[in-house]
Amino acid sequence: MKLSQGVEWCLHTVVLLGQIPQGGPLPRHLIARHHGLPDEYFAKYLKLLVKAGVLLASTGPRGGYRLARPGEHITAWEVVEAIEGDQSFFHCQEIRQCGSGAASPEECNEPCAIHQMMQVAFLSWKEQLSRTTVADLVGQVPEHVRDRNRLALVNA
Amino acid sequence: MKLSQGVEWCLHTVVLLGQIPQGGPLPRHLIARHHGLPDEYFAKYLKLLVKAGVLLASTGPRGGYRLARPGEHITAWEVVEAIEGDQSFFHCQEIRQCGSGAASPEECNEPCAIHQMMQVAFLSWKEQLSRTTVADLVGQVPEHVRDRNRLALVNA
DNA sequence: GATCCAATACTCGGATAGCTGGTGTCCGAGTAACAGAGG
DNA sequence: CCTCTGTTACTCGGACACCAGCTATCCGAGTATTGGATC
Repeated sequence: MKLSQGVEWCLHTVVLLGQIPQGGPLPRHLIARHHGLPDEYFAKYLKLLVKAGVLLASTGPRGGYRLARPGEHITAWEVVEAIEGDQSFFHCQEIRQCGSGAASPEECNEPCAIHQMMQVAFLSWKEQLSRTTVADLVGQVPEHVRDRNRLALVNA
Repeated sequence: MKLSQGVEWCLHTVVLLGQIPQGGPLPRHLIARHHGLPDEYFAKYLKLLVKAGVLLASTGPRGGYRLARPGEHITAWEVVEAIEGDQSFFHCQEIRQCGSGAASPEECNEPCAIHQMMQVAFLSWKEQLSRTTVADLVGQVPEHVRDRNRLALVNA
């Protein structure tokens, strides 16, 4: 099991936009070039971020993508959720109600222990990502790298 | 992104074996029938559990699978790890070192903030599963269900 | 010089093929139990 | 009645097709800029 590589691309993208005054806008091809990403495929993921309300897109000259909100109010989980969806990666198929040892529906009013455990683990994972904001991630980028990125991308 | 369905099958399997005296052995077809699983495909996952040292397999008449250790000493993580592997589902591709905005290798001695965050989240998920033993899960199965399962499978 | 308009170039959005990894299936290898013959 | 042996049936293990979802790519829709013509 692995996350789509788009998750990494998009996290780096929002962190990059978080280093730009007003969070952008930056045209897609610039972001792609900056990170060495395949421009057209990269587009697929940016669309998802726009749809999820993480980014705003503007067309035409001087257009591009920018953060929909200040980085302090965008969590890493929102970015991951936009791409991977909000559901747990464990899907209980209620096999306890199948086969010769099937439990009766009355015995299954509550999720089984395995389902509950997986749910708790998933929420723990999600919680860690929800705790981290884009601003937090930007803050961990060395200052001289931030300056370099800003110079390279603003008015480029 | 989703976990293989084999994860659910195997977790239910070890919980079932945990309800059997000495943890088995139970032949594969009985387990499959009990849970309504496709016997032959199910085999694929049981092999992985044997390889990982979670189950022991014995061939011939009265053979089958049994727990390699008491349920108190088998964690849910071991079962998941046997199927999905031990690596995080986030694979950092170090895109900060790619493209026109590439950072120099000297600037990348430590994992990037995104990588670190994902790693912490993954460890949090793994930790939850490591905390839960097979015995814990067995303990959450209603007693009358345990009795029913034992009657249905022992000497069947 | 200011205003209006049309052409232009630039941007994003949706729909369409290809490939890796999970899904599903097959047959062969090995072993413990069992039954029968012999002592 | 006990022992030995050959058969038998049962079990698991590894190798081979198939399909969904991620990967990769294409073209079309819409807009701000820009340059020129007009007033």
